[in-house]
Amino acid sequence: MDVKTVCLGVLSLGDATGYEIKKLFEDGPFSHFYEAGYGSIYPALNSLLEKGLVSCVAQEQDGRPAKKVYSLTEAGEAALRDALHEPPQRDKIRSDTLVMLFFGHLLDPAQRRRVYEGYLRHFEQILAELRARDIEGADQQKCFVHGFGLAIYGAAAKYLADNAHLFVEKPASESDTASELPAEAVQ
Amino acid sequence: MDVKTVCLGVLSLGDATGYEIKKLFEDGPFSHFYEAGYGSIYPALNSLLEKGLVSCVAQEQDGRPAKKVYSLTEAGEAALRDALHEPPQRDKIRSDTLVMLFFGHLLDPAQRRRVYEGYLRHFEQILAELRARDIEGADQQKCFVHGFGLAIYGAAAKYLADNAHLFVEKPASESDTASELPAEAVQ
DNA sequence: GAAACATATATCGTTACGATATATATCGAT
DNA sequence: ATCGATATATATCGTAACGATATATGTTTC
Repeated sequence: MDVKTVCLGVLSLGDATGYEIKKLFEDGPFSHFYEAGYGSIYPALNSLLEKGLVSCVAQEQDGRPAKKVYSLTEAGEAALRDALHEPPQRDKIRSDTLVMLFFGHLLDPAQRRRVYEGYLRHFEQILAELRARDIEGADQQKCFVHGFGLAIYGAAAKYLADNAHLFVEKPASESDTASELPAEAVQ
Repeated sequence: MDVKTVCLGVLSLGDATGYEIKKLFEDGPFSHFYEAGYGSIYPALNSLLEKGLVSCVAQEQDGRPAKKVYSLTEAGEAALRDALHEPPQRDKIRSDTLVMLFFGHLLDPAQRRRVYEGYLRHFEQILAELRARDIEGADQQKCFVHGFGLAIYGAAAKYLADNAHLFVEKPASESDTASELPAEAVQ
């Protein structure tokens, strides 16, 4: 599923400009499992326009560049439906932070702790955003996906919080020989 | 953190060929949070070789093409250390499946169920692999990362299993009006 | 004996990313 | 009152990465 297809999906929820689509990827209901920048979105919209899968109406504005409001065409909706009936590709995950922590023996303790704390804050912030999100009127599927986000990011934040002792050095306690291992993950 | 840097990281654990690095990304301790294919790895290794961050020794073999065993140079280790001391980029996650389920109202129930079941199996398989993984002798950081994988994928599998009722239609029960919402995520 | 899987490298076309350019309006702070 | 930051809005360019494919042979499995 490429950026083009996801743009079709977004437009199936209502007309939008490239700028608005970007904001949806930042704040909207996709933000925790799909992202794309302008460098992907604008070329995608142009390509979809060429293929007749979306239409575009320019709205003049004073001062700012004209808004280009894109709408899904019938062909576009058909293409979206087709794409959604193909077997999904596997999730792609790329975590710089986990790579860094994995090679933590090459880091000095201060940097290790900084990375750890940033990661925890990151998840806590996402969780706060998800919890604040309004899902009134969303259908079952959208609630399901929202709940999935809560479950995953909640688990991540919990695991990190439970293992803080691995990164925050204690103030020189007496018996410190026992090698400390991560708290258990999931029952 | 680009593929080049992660290749340096892998080589810091021991010499390896491009093929072996690919296998590590598939099965190894990174597999659940970083992946790369040949199309990324071989160019990365060539680039690292040009920069003198890795060295390469070709081992002739009968039948197969010569093995090219790469090793980290001193400059490479320094470069790795430097890279690990830069602030990590945010995690990148791209889930086709969640996009599909989000637009579930455009799917017929059979496809929706197929996608759901495939996703659950996917997580259960990853979990099984993680649990089977040998972490004897791994340091604290590596155990931490392993535990993180268990926590996340465990939470995902649990959430999916808990919400099976949203995708597996019941055999025409009597009172079916109450709109079923996802089971709670995390306390 | 054929099909499938494993070993091993490599490239090519397409996608996507990240940074940057361009303009203006608005909002908050000193 | 102005200065910097944030928001609105589009667009492109160089680089990085992906996915598929090519090549060639050995080793299992049916």
